[in-house]
Amino acid sequence: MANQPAPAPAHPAASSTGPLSTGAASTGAVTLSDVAREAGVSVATASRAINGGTRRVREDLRERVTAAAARLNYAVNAQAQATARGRTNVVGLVVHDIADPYFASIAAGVMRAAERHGLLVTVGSTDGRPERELDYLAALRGQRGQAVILAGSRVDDARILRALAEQIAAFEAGGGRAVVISQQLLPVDTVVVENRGGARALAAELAGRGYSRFGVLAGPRALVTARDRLEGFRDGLARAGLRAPAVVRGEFTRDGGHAAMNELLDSEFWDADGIECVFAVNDVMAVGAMTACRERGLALPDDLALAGFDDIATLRDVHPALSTVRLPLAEIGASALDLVLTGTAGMAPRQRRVKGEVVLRASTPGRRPDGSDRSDG
Amino acid sequence: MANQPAPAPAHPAASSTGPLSTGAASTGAVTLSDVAREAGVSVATASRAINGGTRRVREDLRERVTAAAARLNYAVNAQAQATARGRTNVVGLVVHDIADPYFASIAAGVMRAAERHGLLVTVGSTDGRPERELDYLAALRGQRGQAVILAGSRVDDARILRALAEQIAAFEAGGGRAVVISQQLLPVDTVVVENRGGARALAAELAGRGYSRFGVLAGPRALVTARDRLEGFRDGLARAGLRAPAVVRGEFTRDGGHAAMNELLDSEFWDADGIECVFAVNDVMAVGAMTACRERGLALPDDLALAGFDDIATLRDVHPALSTVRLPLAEIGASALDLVLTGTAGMAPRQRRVKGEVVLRASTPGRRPDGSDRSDG
DNA sequence: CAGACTACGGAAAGCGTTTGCCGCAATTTC
DNA sequence: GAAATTGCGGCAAACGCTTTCCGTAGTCTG
Repeated sequence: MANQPAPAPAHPAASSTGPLSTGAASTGAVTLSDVAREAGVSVATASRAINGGTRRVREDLRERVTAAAARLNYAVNAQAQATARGRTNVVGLVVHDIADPYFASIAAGVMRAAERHGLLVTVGSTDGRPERELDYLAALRGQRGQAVILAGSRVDDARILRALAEQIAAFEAGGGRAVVISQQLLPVDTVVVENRGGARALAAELAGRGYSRFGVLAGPRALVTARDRLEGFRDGLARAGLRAPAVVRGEFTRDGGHAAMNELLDSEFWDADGIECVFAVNDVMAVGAMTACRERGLALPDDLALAGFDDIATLRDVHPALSTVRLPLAEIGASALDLVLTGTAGMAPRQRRVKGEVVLRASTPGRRPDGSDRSDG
Repeated sequence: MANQPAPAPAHPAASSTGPLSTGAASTGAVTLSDVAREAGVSVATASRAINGGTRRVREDLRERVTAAAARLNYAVNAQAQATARGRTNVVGLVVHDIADPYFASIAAGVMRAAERHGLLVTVGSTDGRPERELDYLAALRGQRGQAVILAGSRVDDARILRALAEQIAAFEAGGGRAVVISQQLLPVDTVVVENRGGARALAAELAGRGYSRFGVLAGPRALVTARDRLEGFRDGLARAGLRAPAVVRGEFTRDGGHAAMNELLDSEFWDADGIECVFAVNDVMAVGAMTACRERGLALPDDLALAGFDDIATLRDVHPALSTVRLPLAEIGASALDLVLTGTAGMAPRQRRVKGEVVLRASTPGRRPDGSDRSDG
């Protein structure tokens, strides 16, 4: 199989022994020139044969090369490829917490779409801290990722938004694209979730089921998603001619919901207002709240009705079945990636709107004054 | 600030105008030589000033460089850095399904540890298909990742294991390290989960609570984790002098548990054996089974006791509280990363054993013949 | 005060690819 | 049958960085 004599050292600058001796064969990794040598062709031909891209290679040579590559178990060095090409096959995904079912489902959707495109997904968990979001963005900028998906809700803080916009601009200057999931607060492609509309519709439906006194377990003031849902819900109640809800705030997490529910139960509202139904601004808070109720001996839905938002996978197995606003989470993730990949540098920011669908379940049974049906409609 | 004359084209081969014109300033990305020029130093000095690593740079120059870098908003090109250095700051994580709370928690642990080490995590979801595991491994090999963590349970299939061993060997030949979470079936670092022992202990505890007729919702035959748990449980029952359990198989997922529970309820065992307690080999199956029971009007734990395995986060909010074998999932993830990072090429495979802790809750109340306490002990 | 160090900036090779251009041979065209 | 065209292999520059080696200036030792 010695197809070719060893190529003479024709490199003009390599006539003398180079001053470097960075252990030429130190890492056992097989390189493209190993493959080329094995196949008896130049690296250029080997590259073209394997990559296919730019130009055709005669069939027999192509086969020789692929055979050699297989024999040596060659894997292209993606880093070197990236330096040469100036772009990678990596996309970044930044979430608040990958262990939160909301983000886990979005991530699953992103990954499924990424797989279709032959992309690798690098995930960062920020724990909701905006400065870590910036760090990840910088790191992904270093990676020269094709795209980055910011999946966490934005925080309404001008300073942070400005810093974020700067980082994103830098990222895009480097040839990447960014997409944000949640709300359009930055001049980039955005998958806009209709939080306000969803919450408003939920309020309307709950009002339709006969509830009139509401509590809300709201999230942090600064979190735009949480705020939009609260405001939408308030608006829906107002339109139905109902009194404003009692609002208690907590973290945007399971524990936050648990704590907020306890706080509500301990508050003056609880005694004074005769709250019949509680809306937790997301599902993880809602399930935390359910447990809080249970711990306090409050039976759902008889003593209190409860609704959430998102329709996370967990809900399939909680009892009573929780009313919520369904968001197609995996689809949102996939959609975000598709959106960002179809964009080209310099293109004007686009939007993709996602509507939530109100799903009433057993946790908010009908409550007609005539005392009829209490079961899930 | 024109500190330095434009460097003469001293490159031996670059005497004539290069034939390439790959848009030198096409991508707006700032490079190190931009920074060097801005700071009026050589790229070597700029590199040393920013990276810090190899050698010291005089303080005033260092400051000039970092200031220039900040001014230009420079982000190092990690790809180029990787090609030059021969290693990256990326680790790979391969899971079955990132939306499964078990894997999500492990991933969270891995990410937390990765953050501490300044590493980026690339996640792949295989949907349990071993061939996709191989694909990801190949892709990560191309990325020249420092390490790869295989978090899914192994499948007991010699052909697949051999292929996996080959890929891992290639990965390690390229300078990376691999670690497997679950069982030691491959000659690599492994975080071994004591599935058998945990299930055995669970069986003993349940026997101690007075149950004598058991069913098991087992996973796929080939999945080693599922098999070990089944065998451990069987063993535990045998040691307690109890009859072997009725076994129904299902997928290792929530839906698999749901389906398997239905199958059990429809089977001859159910009518003939008088099953008092069911063990689902993992928690997601168990919660699926809970819902199946509820749908069929079976009350837990009065009509049937149920236990799972893993102690996923979801369990905090299911009712009745599910007995299980607790695994420190996030810790396992972090531990896997630490293990693989402390390894050096060529080092003999090491093991880290993780024990499960039996946690009995309300889903398996005491069942003494004397009819006493039924509540959680 | 000469000689030996030490400190540190800069030049340039090299990392493993991709890809523009050159040139050779085979084919087509008139 | 000469000229033009096409197909395709190979050379070598380039990607943006790291790191070795070299050389100069400053510092220390005897």
